[in-house]
Amino acid sequence: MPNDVSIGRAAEATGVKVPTIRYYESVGLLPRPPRTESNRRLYGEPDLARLRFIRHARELGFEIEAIRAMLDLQARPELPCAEIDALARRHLADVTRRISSLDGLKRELERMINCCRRGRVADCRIIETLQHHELCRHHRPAPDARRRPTKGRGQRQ
Amino acid sequence: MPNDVSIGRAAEATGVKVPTIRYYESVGLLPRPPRTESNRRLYGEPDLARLRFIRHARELGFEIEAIRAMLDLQARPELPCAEIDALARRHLADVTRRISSLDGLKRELERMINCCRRGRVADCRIIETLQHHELCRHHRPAPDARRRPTKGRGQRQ
DNA sequence: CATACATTCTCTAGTGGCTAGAGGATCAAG
DNA sequence: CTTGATCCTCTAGCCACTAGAGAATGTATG
Repeated sequence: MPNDVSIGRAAEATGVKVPTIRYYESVGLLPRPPRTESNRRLYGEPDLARLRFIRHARELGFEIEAIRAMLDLQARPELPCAEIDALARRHLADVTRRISSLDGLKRELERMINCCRRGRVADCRIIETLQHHELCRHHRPAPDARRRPTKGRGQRQ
Repeated sequence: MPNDVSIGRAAEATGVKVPTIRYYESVGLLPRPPRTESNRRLYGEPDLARLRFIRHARELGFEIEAIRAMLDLQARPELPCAEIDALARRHLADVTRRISSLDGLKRELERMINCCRRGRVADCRIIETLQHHELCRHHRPAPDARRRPTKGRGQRQ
């Protein structure tokens, strides 16, 4: 395996798509690599390792900023890893919250589907269920309370 | 309760934020309401019901386009509801997939955290785990296969 | 060597589902 | 009459990419 590879080979080797590699460079997650005399990027093994790290962390749902923090910490191996540990724990808590939320959702969807008599739209219980919030598991909103904290967005899986 | 309410009252009554109501109007999910002579929107009970429907469906993770489809179907109550049923079933399958994916992720995060000896970064197993893909549950990529279907993004919960 | 096709470059714009802010008009209460 | 809340439109920003244009190189084949 060659020491310096093109962006296409790097994409192949790491599973990160070519435009995404360039995107990571543009947001400073990946250092600007040296170029050939015809201006093409050349990546070495450390870059590939960094890309694999980023990809894996993204697959695990870590945000770009969290990955940036981990990469910064990684560059200072003499520091204690409490921060990374805390990051992972926060993320785990978030994942757990999302799972339980999805579980409730799944149950409600199943109930909706079971209620559907496969008749006409006029009798469809799914639509009815979606119209009347009080039929479902969500707690009723207090008259002045603001629900939907609008947090925890933008992550996949 | 008044028959025609301002956008702020509508937001209060439905739990959909004011800018979000305007956004829904801009993308055609909500019809353009009549206005006062000073150009302010006036919503009636059917609009509020529609907004509650949209909000609930969004909370359940349905995409805007799916909601649009349901609202269109809702307007033709003589049609069979097979489409809505299929929509809900597809969505349920998606939710189930996301849950199992998150479950795997949760297990890996727990393992990572358990491996962290809370020592120095140099010895942090979390970073190590994230660097070496072969340590984790994901199947190894075939040399020419494209993983990460990049589908199922953009939904909350 | 010529040609064809693949890869790469930079740049801009689009995605979804909102959210934030500017700058101005209007309303309700004291 | 003044203050502050609410409303209007419009534009831009968010995240993490993805898609496409248009041009320049690289590689494989005849």
